Amino acid sequence: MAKTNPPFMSGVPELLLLRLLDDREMYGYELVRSVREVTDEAVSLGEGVIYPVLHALERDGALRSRRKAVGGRTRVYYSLTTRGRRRLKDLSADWVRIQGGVAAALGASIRA
Amino acid sequence: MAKTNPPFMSGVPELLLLRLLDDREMYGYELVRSVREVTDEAVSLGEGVIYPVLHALERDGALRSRRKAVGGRTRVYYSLTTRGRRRLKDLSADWVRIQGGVAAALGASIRA
DNA sequence: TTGTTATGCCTTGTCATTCAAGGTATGATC
DNA sequence: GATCATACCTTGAATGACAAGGCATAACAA
Repeated sequence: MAKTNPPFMSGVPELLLLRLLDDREMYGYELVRSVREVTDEAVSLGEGVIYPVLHALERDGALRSRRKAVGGRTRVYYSLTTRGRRRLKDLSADWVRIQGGVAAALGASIRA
Repeated sequence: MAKTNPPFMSGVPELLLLRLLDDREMYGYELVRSVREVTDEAVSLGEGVIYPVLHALERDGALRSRRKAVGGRTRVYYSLTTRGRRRLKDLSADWVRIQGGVAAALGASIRA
Protein backbone atom coordinates (compact mmCIF):
# COMPACT_ATOMS: atom_id res chain seq x y z
CA MET A 1 0.00 0.00 0.00
CA ALA A 2 1.59 3.21 -1.14
CA LYS A 3 -0.22 6.35 -0.11
CA THR A 4 -3.48 6.80 1.71
CA ASN A 5 -5.02 8.43 -1.31
CA PRO A 6 -3.50 7.21 -4.52
CA PRO A 7 -4.57 9.16 -7.57
CA PHE A 8 -7.91 7.50 -8.16
CA MET A 9 -9.90 10.22 -6.60
CA SER A 10 -11.09 12.69 -9.18
CA GLY A 11 -14.65 13.64 -8.40
CA VAL A 12 -14.93 11.24 -5.52
CA PRO A 13 -14.68 13.94 -2.83
CA GLU A 14 -17.66 15.71 -4.29
CA LEU A 15 -19.67 12.50 -4.46
CA LEU A 16 -18.90 11.54 -0.88
CA LEU A 17 -19.75 14.95 0.53
CA LEU A 18 -23.06 15.02 -1.29
CA ARG A 19 -23.80 11.53 -0.11
CA LEU A 20 -23.16 12.35 3.54
CA LEU A 21 -25.10 15.59 3.44
CA ASP A 22 -28.04 13.76 1.92
CA ASP A 23 -28.60 12.14 5.33
CA ARG A 24 -28.30 15.21 7.52
CA GLU A 25 -26.69 18.62 7.66
CA MET A 26 -23.06 18.57 8.73
CA TYR A 27 -20.19 20.98 9.10
CA GLY A 28 -16.76 20.88 7.46
CA TYR A 29 -14.66 19.58 10.27
CA GLU A 30 -17.23 16.89 10.94
CA LEU A 31 -17.21 15.84 7.30
CA VAL A 32 -13.47 15.31 7.41
CA ARG A 33 -13.90 12.62 10.05
CA SER A 34 -17.10 11.21 8.63
CA VAL A 35 -15.60 10.53 5.23
CA ARG A 36 -12.91 8.45 6.84
CA GLU A 37 -15.41 6.51 8.91
CA VAL A 38 -18.02 5.83 6.30
CA THR A 39 -15.47 4.62 3.76
CA ASP A 40 -13.88 2.24 6.25
CA GLU A 41 -10.68 4.29 6.30
CA ALA A 42 -10.24 3.76 2.58
CA VAL A 43 -10.67 7.42 1.73
CA SER A 44 -9.26 10.26 3.77
CA LEU A 45 -9.85 13.83 2.69
CA GLY A 46 -7.97 16.73 4.24
CA GLU A 47 -9.50 20.09 4.97
CA GLY A 48 -7.69 21.51 1.98
CA VAL A 49 -9.93 19.31 -0.15
CA ILE A 50 -13.18 19.51 1.82
CA TYR A 51 -13.55 23.26 2.14
CA PRO A 52 -12.91 24.23 -1.47
CA VAL A 53 -15.37 21.57 -2.63
CA LEU A 54 -18.02 22.76 -0.18
CA HIS A 55 -17.60 26.33 -1.33
CA ALA A 56 -17.76 25.36 -4.97
CA LEU A 57 -20.90 23.31 -4.41
CA GLU A 58 -22.56 26.16 -2.57
CA ARG A 59 -21.60 28.56 -5.35
CA ASP A 60 -23.24 26.11 -7.73
CA GLY A 61 -26.43 26.02 -5.73
CA ALA A 62 -26.07 22.36 -4.77
CA LEU A 63 -25.61 23.22 -1.10
CA ARG A 64 -26.90 25.84 1.26
CA SER A 65 -25.20 26.80 4.52
CA ARG A 66 -26.15 28.32 7.83
CA ARG A 67 -24.02 29.38 10.79
CA LYS A 68 -24.76 27.87 14.12
CA ALA A 69 -23.20 28.68 17.49
CA VAL A 70 -22.38 25.59 19.51
CA GLY A 71 -20.66 25.98 22.86
CA GLY A 72 -19.05 29.30 22.07
CA ARG A 73 -17.92 28.01 18.69
CA THR A 74 -19.32 28.83 15.34
CA ARG A 75 -19.97 26.03 12.92
CA VAL A 76 -21.05 26.27 9.31
CA TYR A 77 -23.63 23.61 8.58
CA TYR A 78 -24.27 22.51 5.02
CA SER A 79 -27.32 20.82 3.61
CA LEU A 80 -28.46 19.67 0.17
CA THR A 81 -30.69 21.68 -2.08
CA THR A 82 -32.91 20.12 -4.71
CA ARG A 83 -30.18 20.79 -7.20
CA GLY A 84 -27.73 19.03 -4.89
CA ARG A 85 -29.89 15.96 -4.68
CA ARG A 86 -30.11 15.76 -8.43
CA ARG A 87 -26.38 16.17 -8.65
CA LEU A 88 -25.88 13.36 -6.17
CA LYS A 89 -28.12 11.13 -8.20
CA ASP A 90 -26.24 11.89 -11.41
CA LEU A 91 -22.81 11.46 -9.90
CA SER A 92 -23.83 8.21 -8.25
CA ALA A 93 -25.02 6.84 -11.55
CA ASP A 94 -21.78 7.94 -13.21
CA TRP A 95 -19.73 6.32 -10.50
CA VAL A 96 -21.60 3.04 -10.73
CA ARG A 97 -21.13 2.98 -14.47
CA ILE A 98 -17.41 3.77 -14.39
CA GLN A 99 -16.83 1.39 -11.53
CA GLY A 100 -18.65 -1.34 -13.42
CA GLY A 101 -16.54 -0.72 -16.48
CA VAL A 102 -13.29 -0.92 -14.57
CA ALA A 103 -14.48 -4.03 -12.75
CA ALA A 104 -15.27 -5.62 -16.11
CA ALA A 105 -11.79 -4.77 -17.34
CA LEU A 106 -10.05 -6.06 -14.24
CA GLY A 107 -12.23 -9.12 -14.01
CA ALA A 108 -11.76 -9.93 -17.68
CA SER A 109 -8.66 -11.80 -16.66
CA ILE A 110 -8.60 -15.26 -18.18
CA ARG A 111 -5.49 -16.20 -16.27
CA ALA A 112 -6.07 -18.63 -13.45
CA MET B 1 -25.91 11.30 -18.47
CA ALA B 2 -23.65 14.28 -18.85
CA LYS B 3 -20.29 13.55 -20.39
CA THR B 4 -18.77 10.28 -21.51
CA ASN B 5 -16.08 10.57 -18.91
CA PRO B 6 -17.18 12.45 -15.84
CA PRO B 7 -14.35 13.41 -13.51
CA PHE B 8 -13.97 10.09 -11.75
CA MET B 9 -10.98 9.03 -13.69
CA SER B 10 -7.80 9.98 -11.95
CA GLY B 11 -5.37 7.11 -12.25
CA VAL B 12 -7.85 4.91 -14.03
CA PRO B 13 -6.26 5.30 -17.46
CA GLU B 14 -2.96 4.02 -16.16
CA LEU B 15 -4.65 1.07 -14.46
CA LEU B 16 -6.58 0.08 -17.56
CA LEU B 17 -3.59 0.27 -19.86
CA LEU B 18 -1.49 -1.85 -17.54
CA ARG B 19 -4.32 -4.32 -17.26
CA LEU B 20 -4.70 -4.71 -21.01
CA LEU B 21 -0.99 -4.98 -21.63
CA ASP B 22 -0.76 -7.68 -19.02
CA ASP B 23 -2.55 -10.00 -21.44
CA ARG B 24 -0.57 -9.24 -24.58
CA GLU B 25 1.46 -6.53 -26.24
CA MET B 26 -0.59 -3.87 -27.95
CA TYR B 27 -0.07 -0.56 -29.74
CA GLY B 28 -1.51 2.82 -28.88
CA TYR B 29 -4.22 3.09 -31.45
CA GLU B 30 -5.35 -0.41 -30.61
CA LEU B 31 -5.50 0.43 -26.90
CA VAL B 32 -7.82 3.33 -27.58
CA ARG B 33 -10.43 0.96 -28.98
CA SER B 34 -9.74 -1.85 -26.52
CA VAL B 35 -10.34 0.31 -23.48
CA ARG B 36 -13.78 1.16 -24.77
CA GLU B 37 -14.58 -2.46 -25.49
CA VAL B 38 -13.32 -4.03 -22.32
CA THR B 39 -15.08 -1.50 -20.10
CA ASP B 40 -18.41 -2.02 -21.89
CA GLU B 41 -18.26 1.51 -23.30
CA ALA B 42 -18.18 2.96 -19.78
CA VAL B 43 -14.70 4.39 -20.21
CA SER B 44 -13.43 6.04 -23.35
CA LEU B 45 -9.90 7.37 -23.49
CA GLY B 46 -8.70 9.61 -26.30
CA GLU B 47 -5.26 9.46 -27.82
CA GLY B 48 -4.35 12.60 -25.93
CA VAL B 49 -4.68 10.55 -22.78
CA ILE B 50 -3.29 7.23 -23.96
CA TYR B 51 -0.02 8.33 -25.50
CA PRO B 52 1.25 10.52 -22.68
CA VAL B 53 0.48 7.76 -20.19
CA LEU B 54 2.29 5.17 -22.30
CA HIS B 55 5.34 7.40 -22.58
CA ALA B 56 5.35 8.13 -18.86
CA LEU B 57 5.08 4.44 -18.02
CA GLU B 58 7.91 3.58 -20.35
CA ARG B 59 10.05 6.34 -18.84
CA ASP B 60 9.28 4.77 -15.47
CA GLY B 61 10.37 1.36 -16.62
CA ALA B 62 6.92 -0.15 -16.31
CA LEU B 63 6.65 -0.69 -20.06
CA ARG B 64 9.00 -1.53 -22.88
CA SER B 65 8.28 -0.84 -26.53
CA ARG B 66 9.32 -2.15 -29.92
CA ARG B 67 8.55 -0.95 -33.40
CA LYS B 68 6.93 -3.31 -35.79
CA ALA B 69 6.14 -2.80 -39.46
CA VAL B 70 2.70 -4.07 -40.45
CA GLY B 71 1.49 -3.60 -44.00
CA GLY B 72 3.59 -0.55 -44.76
CA ARG B 73 2.68 0.99 -41.43
CA THR B 74 4.79 1.24 -38.33
CA ARG B 75 3.25 0.37 -35.02
CA VAL B 76 4.77 0.78 -31.57
CA TYR B 77 3.96 -2.22 -29.45
CA TYR B 78 4.12 -1.97 -25.68
CA SER B 79 4.48 -4.76 -23.17
CA LEU B 80 4.79 -4.99 -19.39
CA THR B 81 8.05 -5.27 -17.56
CA THR B 82 8.40 -6.86 -14.15
CA ARG B 83 8.13 -3.43 -12.68
CA GLY B 84 4.96 -2.87 -14.66
CA ARG B 85 3.40 -6.04 -13.35
CA ARG B 86 4.12 -4.99 -9.80
CA ARG B 87 2.65 -1.60 -10.53
CA LEU B 88 -0.48 -3.20 -11.91
CA LYS B 89 -0.82 -5.29 -8.80
CA ASP B 90 -0.44 -2.27 -6.53
CA LEU B 91 -2.82 -0.09 -8.49
CA SER B 92 -5.40 -2.86 -8.63
CA ALA B 93 -5.28 -3.27 -4.88
CA ASP B 94 -5.63 0.48 -4.43
CA TRP B 95 -8.56 0.59 -6.78
CA VAL B 96 -10.36 -2.25 -5.02
CA ARG B 97 -9.86 -0.57 -1.69
CA ILE B 98 -11.07 2.87 -2.80
CA GLN B 99 -13.95 1.36 -4.71
CA GLY B 100 -14.94 -0.63 -1.65
CA GLY B 101 -14.83 2.46 0.49
CA VAL B 102 -17.01 4.44 -1.85
CA ALA B 103 -19.40 1.53 -2.18
CA ALA B 104 -19.66 1.38 1.60
CA ALA B 105 -20.42 5.08 1.70
CA LEU B 106 -23.01 4.92 -1.04
CA GLY B 107 -24.57 1.74 0.25
CA ALA B 108 -24.78 3.11 3.77
CA SER B 109 -28.07 4.57 2.71
CA ILE B 110 -30.86 3.66 5.13
CA ARG B 111 -33.49 5.25 2.94
CA ALA B 112 -35.75 2.81 1.15
C1' DT C 1 -7.60 12.35 -59.51
C1' DT C 2 -9.35 14.09 -55.87
C1' DG C 3 -11.61 13.85 -51.79
C1' DT C 4 -12.68 11.42 -47.62
C1' DT C 5 -12.21 8.07 -44.22
C1' DA C 6 -9.46 5.07 -41.38
C1' DT C 7 -5.14 4.05 -39.51
C1' DG C 8 -1.26 5.35 -36.68
C1' DC C 9 1.88 8.33 -34.33
C1' DC C 10 2.40 12.52 -31.60
C1' DT C 11 2.29 17.45 -28.90
C1' DT C 12 0.36 21.62 -27.14
C1' DG C 13 -2.44 24.40 -24.09
C1' DT C 14 -5.92 24.65 -20.87
C1' DC C 15 -8.56 23.40 -17.23
C1' DA C 16 -9.88 21.12 -13.10
C1' DT C 17 -8.53 18.78 -9.08
C1' DT C 18 -5.85 17.34 -5.35
C1' DC C 19 -2.87 17.95 -1.65
C1' DA C 20 0.46 19.50 1.76
C1' DA C 21 1.34 23.19 4.22
C1' DG C 22 0.33 26.91 6.33
C1' DG C 23 -2.66 30.66 8.99
C1' DT C 24 -6.23 32.22 12.50
C1' DA C 25 -8.86 31.65 16.67
C1' DT C 26 -11.38 29.43 20.59
C1' DG C 27 -12.16 25.94 24.23
C1' DA C 28 -10.48 22.21 27.02
C1' DT C 29 -6.98 19.78 29.44
C1' DC C 30 -2.71 19.09 31.76
C1' DG D 1 0.83 28.62 30.50
C1' DA D 2 1.42 25.16 27.35
C1' DT D 3 -0.53 22.01 24.48
C1' DC D 4 -4.13 19.71 22.27
C1' DA D 5 -8.59 19.37 19.86
C1' DT D 6 -11.88 21.97 17.57
C1' DA D 7 -13.19 24.87 13.67
C1' DC D 8 -12.72 27.86 9.95
C1' DC D 9 -9.92 29.05 5.92
C1' DT D 10 -6.22 30.05 1.83
C1' DT D 11 -2.10 29.50 -0.85
C1' DG D 12 1.06 27.20 -4.04
C1' DA D 13 2.72 23.41 -6.58
C1' DA D 14 1.93 19.52 -8.88
C1' DT D 15 -0.67 16.32 -11.26
C1' DG D 16 -3.97 14.67 -14.47
C1' DA D 17 -7.22 14.67 -18.03
C1' DC D 18 -8.82 16.37 -22.14
C1' DA D 19 -9.93 18.66 -26.50
C1' DA D 20 -7.82 20.15 -30.18
C1' DG D 21 -4.73 20.14 -33.09
C1' DG D 22 -0.60 18.35 -36.47
C1' DC D 23 1.78 14.86 -39.41
C1' DA D 24 1.82 10.91 -42.54
C1' DT D 25 0.21 6.67 -45.00
C1' DA D 26 -3.32 3.52 -46.87
C1' DA D 27 -7.85 2.46 -48.75
C1' DC D 28 -11.78 3.59 -50.95
C1' DA D 29 -15.22 6.28 -53.31
C1' DA D 30 -16.72 9.97 -56.64
